[in-house]
Amino acid sequence: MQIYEELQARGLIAQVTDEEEIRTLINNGGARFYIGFDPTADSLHVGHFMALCLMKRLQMAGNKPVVLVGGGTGYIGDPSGRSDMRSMLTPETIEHNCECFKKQMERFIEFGEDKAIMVNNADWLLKLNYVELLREVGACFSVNNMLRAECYKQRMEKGLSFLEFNYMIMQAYDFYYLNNKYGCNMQFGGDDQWSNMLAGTDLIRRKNSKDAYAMTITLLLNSEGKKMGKTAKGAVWLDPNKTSPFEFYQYWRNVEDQDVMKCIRMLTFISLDKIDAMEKWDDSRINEKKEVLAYELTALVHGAEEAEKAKAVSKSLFAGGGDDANMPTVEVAAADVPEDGIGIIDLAVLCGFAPSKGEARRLIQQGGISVNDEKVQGFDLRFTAEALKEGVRLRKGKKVFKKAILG
RNA sequence: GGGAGAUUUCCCGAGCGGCCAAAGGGGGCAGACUGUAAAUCUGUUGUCACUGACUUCUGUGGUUCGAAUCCACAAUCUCCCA
Repeated sequence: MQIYEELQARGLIAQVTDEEEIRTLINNGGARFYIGFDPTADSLHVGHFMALCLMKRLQMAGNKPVVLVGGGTGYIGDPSGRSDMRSMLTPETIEHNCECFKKQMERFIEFGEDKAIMVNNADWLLKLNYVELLREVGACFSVNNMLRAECYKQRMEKGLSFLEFNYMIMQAYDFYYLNNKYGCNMQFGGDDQWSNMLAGTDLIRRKNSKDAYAMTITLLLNSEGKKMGKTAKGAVWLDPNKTSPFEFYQYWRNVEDQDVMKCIRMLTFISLDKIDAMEKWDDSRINEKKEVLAYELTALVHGAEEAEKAKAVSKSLFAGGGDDANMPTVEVAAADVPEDGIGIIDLAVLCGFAPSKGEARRLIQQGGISVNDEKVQGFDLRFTAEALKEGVRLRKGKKVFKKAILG
């Protein structure tokens, strides 16, 4: 099976500009493609991860990736699919975020001569001269068409600033620039980027009278149609300091039944044959599937060792009982523990179970906190420094564990 | 350039000068039931020294015994006319 067919079978392809052309191009390793990442945060998240995996798959099929970090477009902010304006990032933040992105990506993609290259659009976008740009590129865009673009629809009601309106032009210019400089003939991106990407192929057609192609990746949605990779607290990050391998593992371990196979198909590198076999598994093995998903992804992002750990910890925690060696821990400073011991409320806050004491109190009232597998009944439970030396196993609700230990 | 209106707790959204820490919904968190799933039901959702006190309703001043509610100015946004 060739790469295009595989991508299709995995359900990764959402839209393409020209199916036949693209199929031949990437199946023969003839694509020099780029994917852009805007540095809106200091870590990549699951959405980026999908794009990186796609890059990797295409790279393995002999195509050449160009990673574009949006150091320039980050100054503008993509309005696509957003109901309100992005907050403006300072140049320092943008730069910092770009650096973080680079480091993380190096784990997934091989960079170097004749392999993948990384570019930053700040290098050319920030130097642009306004009037020149208007003459050179602006003439090629029809405002009428732009206004019709789906990605602006939402914003037509609520207001769209001229700054953001220009995002599309910047992205189109990127593609045009890369086409000239590196012979980049294809762009990939999330499905919400479709209009922006088309603007790029259009521009290349007009300026260079060449064909360029665009393909979008299906957005990872759960059965309710919401974007996956988000929790109430925010995104699921790839940076272990922002989302620990254990939390990462747990996120995937907890996906809804209906979404497991879709995630395995789209996100892992497990062969399609195996996936098809898994699909036939009995329903009673649903939890086994989830474990596979969680393990595979954690291994991809954090390495096999971390994945093993996360798996072991989860197993022991949920199967009940003993092994807490790898449980996420919180160090309690000796200074925080008074003579007669630290109270359970303070300890709960310290563990991050609750942001305030009031909430910790409420949790305990409602029976949401356990210590060493026993439900906490009152507020007067205290732990002395002595007791904390051993480590105390705390649990909030069903699946949030922390071991508190004197640090 | 001129005019009208909006700004409420995580989000949407109600809110009479005192009975407003502020209705209702969504979301979150917890409990029950389960499979670390979904659905359902229940409780809860500003902070703290928690039967009480304290700080909130874009910001700053003012009127008043008392202001989320009235006034002035500022900021931001929306809409209408040019």
